[in-house]
Amino acid sequence: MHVDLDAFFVEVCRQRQPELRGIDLLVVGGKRESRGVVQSASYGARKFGVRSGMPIGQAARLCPNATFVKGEFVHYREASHAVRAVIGRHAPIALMTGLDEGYLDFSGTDLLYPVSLLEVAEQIRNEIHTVTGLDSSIGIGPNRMIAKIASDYAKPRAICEVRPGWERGFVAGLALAALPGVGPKTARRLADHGLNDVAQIQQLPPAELERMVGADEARSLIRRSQGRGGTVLRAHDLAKSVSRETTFFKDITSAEELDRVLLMLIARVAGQLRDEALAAGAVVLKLRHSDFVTVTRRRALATPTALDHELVAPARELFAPAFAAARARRQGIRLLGIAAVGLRASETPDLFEAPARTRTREVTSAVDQVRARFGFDAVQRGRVKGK
DNA sequence: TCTGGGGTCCTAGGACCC
DNA sequence: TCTGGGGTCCTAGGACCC
Repeated sequence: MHVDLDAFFVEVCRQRQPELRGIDLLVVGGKRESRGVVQSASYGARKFGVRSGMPIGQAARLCPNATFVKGEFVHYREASHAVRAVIGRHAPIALMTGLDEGYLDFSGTDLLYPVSLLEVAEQIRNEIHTVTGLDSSIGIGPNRMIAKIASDYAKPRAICEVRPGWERGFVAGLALAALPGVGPKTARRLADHGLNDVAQIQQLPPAELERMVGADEARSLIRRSQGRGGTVLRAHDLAKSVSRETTFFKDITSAEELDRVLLMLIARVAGQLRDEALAAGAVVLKLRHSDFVTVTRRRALATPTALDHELVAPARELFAPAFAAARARRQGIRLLGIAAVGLRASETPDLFEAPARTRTREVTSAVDQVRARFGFDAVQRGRVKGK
């Protein structure tokens, strides 16, 4: 079963700001003049063609009378946790796979629900509404992909059940772009071969498809076009990466200013690593030039770490030549980002650690404790704060 | 029209090792 | 003098998802 909240970001904002409740044309993602994209639009605004992922400016032109709000991550997280608590009560395995969606695995519950899961789904929808005030749609199917597509099909505020044996027929009516994993680029490439609908793949000889898109792509496309998908639901283990990035209100050309932001981003990333008891095996620097050309530079670390200053040195070594290259192209910097990758569980400290490093770790842990009580901004490096 | 932020997975080439 | 096969790790970019 796949549960998907309807216009999640919009509705959470309405809950938190009652003055938005009477407003039919609502766009969440940022203020009208911001350099961002639409996170979510009310059904009213969608009638004007506003879609998530669309630049805010474009949305403002399509729907000039809309109200634009930014929204608060913590509010989304709270609502999401409430939904998780509800679904967790209804199936042996249940997990959220995003702020606004989750799966429930009912494998092995045939005796409990011999005919259909429709009634449970109804109950879950009601409970979510009672607890959070939010509407949701639910898809039921023999595998994750089908359940996911079914919840999409059900939207808004409905339930769609696809019983075993119906998979192939159910997906036969869909456009290829409706299959998870087929994004805009792939859809265009397939369209270049005259392929637009799932039904076409179902009828095409595999050898011919393979000739068009290659063996790997053909195999996965055929599998999905038959309505087959994963049936296992497993909580994911350790994170693979932790990152922070920011797009500037105006492009930046000053190395000093960028260095300050770099330190601030590293502080955030390192703080989260320590929070989750992780250590980074490598650092990735990301720069986006004014003309949207985006480069990443990566450096492996000799020793995994979650300490700010051990990430700063390699990050700066990556930054210097990358920034020089941007200068050579006469480009300002639009976005700066830092990621910690190659993550592993942080190990217990080395017995023979250099005393200076021990002190740094102790200071860092004191800073973490202050931040836990008074917020992240309660303590900062002079370099970040200073002018 | 002027393009967010947080992630995951895949591909592909090169260095290096046996 | 010209050349294998398998493996791992590193790096860069791209597609995709919410």
